Amino acid sequence: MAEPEPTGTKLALITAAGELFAEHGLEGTSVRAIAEKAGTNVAAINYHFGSKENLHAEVMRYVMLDADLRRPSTLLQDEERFNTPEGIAQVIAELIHGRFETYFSQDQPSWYSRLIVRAFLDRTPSLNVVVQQVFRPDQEAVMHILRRANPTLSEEEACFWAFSLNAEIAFFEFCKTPILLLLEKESYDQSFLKAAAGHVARMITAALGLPEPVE
Amino acid sequence: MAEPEPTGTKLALITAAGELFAEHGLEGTSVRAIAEKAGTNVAAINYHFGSKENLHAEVMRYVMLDADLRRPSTLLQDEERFNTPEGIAQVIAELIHGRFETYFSQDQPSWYSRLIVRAFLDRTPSLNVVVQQVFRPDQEAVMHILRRANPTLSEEEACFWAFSLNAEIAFFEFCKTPILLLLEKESYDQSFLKAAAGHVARMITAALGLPEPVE
DNA sequence: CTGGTAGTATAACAAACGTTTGACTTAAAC
DNA sequence: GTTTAAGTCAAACGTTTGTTATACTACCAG
Repeated sequence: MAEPEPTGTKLALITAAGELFAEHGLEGTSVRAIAEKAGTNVAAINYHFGSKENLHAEVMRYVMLDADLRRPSTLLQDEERFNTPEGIAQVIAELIHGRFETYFSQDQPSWYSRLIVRAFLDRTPSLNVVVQQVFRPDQEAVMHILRRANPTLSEEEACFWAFSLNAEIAFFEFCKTPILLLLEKESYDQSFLKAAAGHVARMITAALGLPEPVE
Repeated sequence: MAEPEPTGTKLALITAAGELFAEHGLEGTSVRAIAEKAGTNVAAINYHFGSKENLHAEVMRYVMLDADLRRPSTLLQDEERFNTPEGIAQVIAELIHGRFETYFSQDQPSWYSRLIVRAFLDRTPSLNVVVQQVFRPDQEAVMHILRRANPTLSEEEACFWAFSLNAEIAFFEFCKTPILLLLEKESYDQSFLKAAAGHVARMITAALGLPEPVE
């Protein structure tokens, strides 16, 4: 507990394993492939982590901590913007554009989200920790913004609205492969992401009855 | 080609393998586990399908055909409903409620969608066929409805709107595990699904500037 | 009865798997 | 200089993997 940031061989193993786990899953990745990618020996995995499964848990922990650090949480601080519909629309638009940039930026390793989707599918036991410590605070923050946008929303309605907002961003991550196949693209380019974020921001604000946010 | 519906041992192997592939992935499932669940022996897999990978491809084909049969496509037929905003709102609401019922109904085996999400993640080669033959017609049908709702939409905008609509339903499927953990539920119950579909229908129609659909 | 085909079952195959052992290197401690 | 600890490495461990060779059963045709 309270361990320092992993370095050296440990870090090399975590990042190498992370990329392979994200691409091929836990069972689809062999310890020999991990060791080769990390530039070490197979025995190093069991020496540093005890087992392949422990390494996987450590990778999940590492990704969650790192992704959490990148998450901007300064949106709730300037309270005066929440007083006008235009201000709230702007806050929501910035939230959406920010998430698109966070999730699809080049500096966030692209295998992070792929690994998390696999955790959804495989029902990784450590997923509950992630939900309670990362998703729940996020959900409540978004719900708070949405209830400022429309104070008549019930608790349940606000929850569904927060789901809807997250759904619009998650879709482009989870369905990346079929979307690219459908659009006959190689990858998301910058102009496509900007257009997508703009559409989502306009749609959500329109649905909430807010004025259209300026770009 | 043009093979009959699989029966007997073949069908038993396909459904047994389907459930296991959906739950644990291709690499996470052993041929012995499949044979045991199907009530046969290991050799039957290679006898009937040639290899484990061929069986996996056959499972994908089977699921796609079966899921396609269940997909209702009669929404576009009653053209007169498209003439009023109320009519279009109603069509969209029925589309959304219909999808919730299709995806989360008891009679569609719950492992179907899980298998498809895995295909997204693993970039299964056969995915392109699915996209072109199932997703593209669906996308175009939804785009057609949306452009009737708002004729000023450009091609690109209509595409984004169709994404948004699908995103709202896909979210509840793809993020089922974290959603249930967040809400501290065991499974989606009927009243929750009805509430979710109602929210999505109201949100989409509101965003499109249509009148609120009646339940 | 005989021959042939389709399907099932057992047992074995080589290859790959996660893990462990024991020797070797390195470097700080005494 | 010796000791101690941490880390790396090649080789081997016992299992499990997907696949297959072989024998066996059932059924229809001649």
